[in-house]
Amino acid sequence: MDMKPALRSPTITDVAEAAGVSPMTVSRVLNGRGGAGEETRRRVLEAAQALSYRPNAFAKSLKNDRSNTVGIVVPDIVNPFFPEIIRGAELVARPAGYTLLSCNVVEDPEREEEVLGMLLDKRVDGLIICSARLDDERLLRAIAPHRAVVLINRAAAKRHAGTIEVDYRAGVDAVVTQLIAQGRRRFGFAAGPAASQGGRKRREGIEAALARHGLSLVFDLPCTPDLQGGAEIAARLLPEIAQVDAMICYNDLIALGLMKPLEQAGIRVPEDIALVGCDDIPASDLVSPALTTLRIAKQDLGEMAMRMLLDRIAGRNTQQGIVIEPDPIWRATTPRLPG
Amino acid sequence: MDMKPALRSPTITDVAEAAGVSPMTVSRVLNGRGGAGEETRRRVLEAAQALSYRPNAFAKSLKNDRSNTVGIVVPDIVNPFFPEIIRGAELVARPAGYTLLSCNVVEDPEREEEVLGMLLDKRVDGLIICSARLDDERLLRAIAPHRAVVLINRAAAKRHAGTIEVDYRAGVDAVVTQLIAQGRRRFGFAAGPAASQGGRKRREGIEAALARHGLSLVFDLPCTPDLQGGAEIAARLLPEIAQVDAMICYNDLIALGLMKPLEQAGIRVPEDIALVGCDDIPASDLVSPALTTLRIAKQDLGEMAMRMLLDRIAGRNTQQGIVIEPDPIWRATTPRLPG
DNA sequence: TGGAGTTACGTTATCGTTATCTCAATCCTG
DNA sequence: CAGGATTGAGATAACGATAACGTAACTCCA
Repeated sequence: MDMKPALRSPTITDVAEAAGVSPMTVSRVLNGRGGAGEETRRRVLEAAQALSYRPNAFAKSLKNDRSNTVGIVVPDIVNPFFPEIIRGAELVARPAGYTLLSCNVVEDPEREEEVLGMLLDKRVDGLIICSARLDDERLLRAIAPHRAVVLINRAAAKRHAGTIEVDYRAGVDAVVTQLIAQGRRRFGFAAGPAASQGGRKRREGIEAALARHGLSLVFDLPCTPDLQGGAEIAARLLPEIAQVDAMICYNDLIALGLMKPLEQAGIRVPEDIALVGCDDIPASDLVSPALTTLRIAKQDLGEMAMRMLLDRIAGRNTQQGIVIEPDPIWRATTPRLPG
Repeated sequence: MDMKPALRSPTITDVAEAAGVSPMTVSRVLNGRGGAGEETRRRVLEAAQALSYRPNAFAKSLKNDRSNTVGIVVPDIVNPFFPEIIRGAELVARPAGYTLLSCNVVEDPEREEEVLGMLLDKRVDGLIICSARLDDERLLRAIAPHRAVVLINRAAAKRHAGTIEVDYRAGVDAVVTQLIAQGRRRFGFAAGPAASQGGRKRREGIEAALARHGLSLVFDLPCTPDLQGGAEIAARLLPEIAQVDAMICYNDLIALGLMKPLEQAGIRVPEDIALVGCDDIPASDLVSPALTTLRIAKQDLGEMAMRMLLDRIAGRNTQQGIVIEPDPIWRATTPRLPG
């Protein structure tokens, strides 16, 4: 026999009437501002409970110009790298009273710009952008009107945003150096999206290591940062496969996407080609041979970014930029030296 | 020499003053309501452009009691099953003018309840709940105040919500039947979260198929629906492994988590144990042996759910419930019959 | 006992938008 | 060219919550 819920949800005025006080008093009680008598307080709380009153977030936001919402923009939510970052960010945001609005850009700069505008409309109190794909000028313009911004893996505009960067350069350098020591000489690079700053960092790392040994890249091909990108690289690489004995991939997905086509073409990993990914997504440890990669503490990264963002929202721009080091994880696609 | 952006973002009144008209006229022009002269229209648009005016979503929502935001609640965003659903939902929501607020519950009913309340505060116009973990009563109470709800894989409360279900029962039945035909007799079930309705459906499918052959389950163990859950099942299973020659897993992650421990214990897949997962996440086709699984059109699922939700928001409750069939994908963990 | 200080509320105005009403100017149409 | 229809635009009043201010009643001590 329960009634249909009223079409209109109860407002503070409804509660006030039910409790026989003014809306202002209800507001005071519910926000613990004090200045309300014990008896009144009780009546208000009872009324609010009875009506299952929930303050209207819009009205509140309109009044104080704060949404208690923060955004996070990622290139592709289906890429396993990003959900972990989102989870980390959410883990910090929620206890701090913020709702996280996560937005998917599907690797499209236009979409990124659009999303940044949408977040502005929603008046988020701040936002995190992962691996921005916009060029510097458009990115700057898009973040300028925002109250607080943290960029992950994009060290542009330090004046207007905090930054957290993974030191891919050093990580990749170390891995390539080790591979050279293991006898690899002819390196290819599956470079990922051309617009990625992280991609350029990885390239610098490779080239630095190679240069120290008088070597240079044999292949350097852009591709989408997913399994299919790896498959496409494989297709283009196969005719001239003998030119390469080690592939460094922008991320694990690309590396994993490479493995099956190589195998089907009779090219052995790691005997013919050593393979290195980046990110250490869970799948990389499940395939055979297991994939050597650079591990990034993804959830930590998300947590750090959110903490930095909340600091900036609160006006405490304590740290402008953080650099975190990736960990090389040596697995079967890059065998140890014999002996 | 550009000025610092004003602390306060421009309002419709600012635009009105710049254009020398009333705010109402600006509103009309910007919303294409007509009733504005050509010359006026031009001036307003110019002024809005010049100030890079963006209407305040709060004020708008407060006025028309619509947020143009919909929520989607998932148990765990790190589980690769869900990002694809989210992407599908977003692909439909955005062109329709809706922002998608995706919320992560981390497999915790309390959190789920909390999130549903938060979405109520934010006055979402509707929401999709994936694999709700709340019991019927609490779920019903939590969704009652919402304007429109679609449940994925949870056929409770058809009166208050649209539902989309995967017919796991039939899918699992078909797979188990085939495995029996291939000679497997002793089945174990890694059942996933006890609160999952989908888990019960899978169990029904297994038991139906087994019953037709006078068989019954040897193992039926709950576990978390992730790699670690699989590893734990493996640990508990190992002492008595000989009792089982086929494992059906709640999802691919569990199955994949099982594989390495089994291998390390010298148990061969598929020779000693056939292995079946569910969902067909990308990793399942990358491991060796590749995992047999039930494929679910995850992105389609998300798209369908969002279309259904938008229908319900618009008051068109055309279809109450949809059932979609999973596709068995036969791979190496369940070898074909010899001959 | 009277004025200052305190407590417990209520009133008013405001955030930015827009539905509704109003009004003036312009347009036909017979 | 009178009178009704149409068009362009402004004024007003909400939406729900709350900051700022106002006020009545009470406390307290000289």
